[in-house]
Amino acid sequence: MKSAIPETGVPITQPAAGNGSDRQEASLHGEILLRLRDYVVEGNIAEGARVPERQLCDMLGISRTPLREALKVLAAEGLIELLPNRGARVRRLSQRDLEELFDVMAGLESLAGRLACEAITDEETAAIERLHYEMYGHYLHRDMHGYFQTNQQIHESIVAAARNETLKTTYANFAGRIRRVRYSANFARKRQRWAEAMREHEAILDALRRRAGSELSDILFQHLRNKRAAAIDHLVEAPEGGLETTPQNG
Amino acid sequence: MKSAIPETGVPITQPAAGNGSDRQEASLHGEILLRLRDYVVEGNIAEGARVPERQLCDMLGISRTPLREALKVLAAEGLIELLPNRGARVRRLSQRDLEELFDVMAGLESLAGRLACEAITDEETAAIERLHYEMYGHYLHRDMHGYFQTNQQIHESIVAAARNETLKTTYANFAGRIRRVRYSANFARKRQRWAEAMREHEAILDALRRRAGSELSDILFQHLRNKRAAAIDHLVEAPEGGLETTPQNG
DNA sequence: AAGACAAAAAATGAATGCAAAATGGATGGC
DNA sequence: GCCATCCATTTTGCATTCATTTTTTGTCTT
Repeated sequence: MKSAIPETGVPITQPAAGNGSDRQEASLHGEILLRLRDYVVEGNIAEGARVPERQLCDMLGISRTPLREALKVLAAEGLIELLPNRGARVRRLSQRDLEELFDVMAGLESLAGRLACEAITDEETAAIERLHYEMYGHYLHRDMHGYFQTNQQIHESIVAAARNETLKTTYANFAGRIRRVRYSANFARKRQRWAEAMREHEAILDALRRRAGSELSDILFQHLRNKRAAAIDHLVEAPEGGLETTPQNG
Repeated sequence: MKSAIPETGVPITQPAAGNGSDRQEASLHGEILLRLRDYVVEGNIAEGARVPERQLCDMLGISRTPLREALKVLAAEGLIELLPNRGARVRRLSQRDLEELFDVMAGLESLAGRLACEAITDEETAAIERLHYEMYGHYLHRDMHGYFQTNQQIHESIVAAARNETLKTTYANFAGRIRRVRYSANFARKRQRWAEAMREHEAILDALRRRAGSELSDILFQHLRNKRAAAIDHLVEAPEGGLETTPQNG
């Protein structure tokens, strides 16, 4: 039987000691949850692919009980789906699903911007400005990867400035769902959209400086909407990247 | 030992056959999840109260395995929290937590309004108008309960009109978290806010009629913000309703 | 050879068992 | 009399086991 999970890549069997992140979870179940989530988000399992529990157990060196608990949580988060008596599959996202996800993300960022205007400090604004100019540098150098990364930092900074942990957590959840697709499909931004996106970011920064919450809310929503259009166009143009692949076994 | 779960109220032990809702779940775990969620949302367990697994198992007539799976999911949803080796507790919400929740709800409704303006049909608008006038009737008759219920229907109709299942699900999740507090604390709206809320609803309807998405987004956010202020003021004024109660055992 | 049926194998869902940790109470020291 | 410590009990976390359901495989019939 061909495995849906390649033996290559990071072996997620180790105790994961000393990863520098802020994640620490005493329980085995919690550890498994974090690792499995990353594993799925990073696109290591094909969409719709069946993932036998036993195989994951062997891989992780644990019994089925904590694994199943983790799977239930991942299903609640929307990353995988559990078919009764038929196991767990990585959730397959239709184009419509993606549109919905992007719209919700747009709403969350829109909210973040509005709230940020109420609470942001001058230091935070300055930090975002720095990121903005750094991103502009990447844009000028046509450094897509750097641009992408800095762009993400800006959006995360805005969410952080909203001072709302609930929002932050929710945002991270949806970001993860989209990221998986982004990993699976190689999800490059269209070049022609760059200039437009940069202009939008100028407007974002401007509204943020003026603490114009309602306005920033609008701009961010529209910005994400445009992102959505570009991303989904790309997927429709180049679906062989992973979005429409058939499951490996099932 | 005094139980955190009163034996009064609906016995959730029965197979739950023939409840008229749209919920049908083949697996025991899924059934348990739905019932426990309702049970917690309806405020049947005191905040911070320890809930021994064994007791819940006896109550539900199942073994610990599916129960624990359900608990993990509820924890992921934010309704309860699981302390390592120390069991499940109903999540205690600070005032700050509530503010955050209300703000996220505000953001989601704000988004719903914006999306609804893109997609809503004349029939849906007409239905919301009818609800609006019905609610106005309740307002005139000082029928708080009817008002509250119709008000909720209006907001749910707007979310439905957004045509975004992901949003709808997320909205329902947060609504549940807040509803639990509303059940626990007796969470009446201040009378003086009624007139103001009615005026806001007029504006909501007006913007919806004109399909003015951005404007509706603003109005809805502000409407929910005002709701938040009224609700939390009330809790602060009358905290004995349940928000600040000490756990029954723990 | 293709399809249908049946038995075997495997996978899932749930219950039980067992070790580790936590809770509660009794005992002893100060 | 009060607090710390130790032990019994309870509770949790995980592994294992049992019962169904699904999937596969093999055979038989047409």
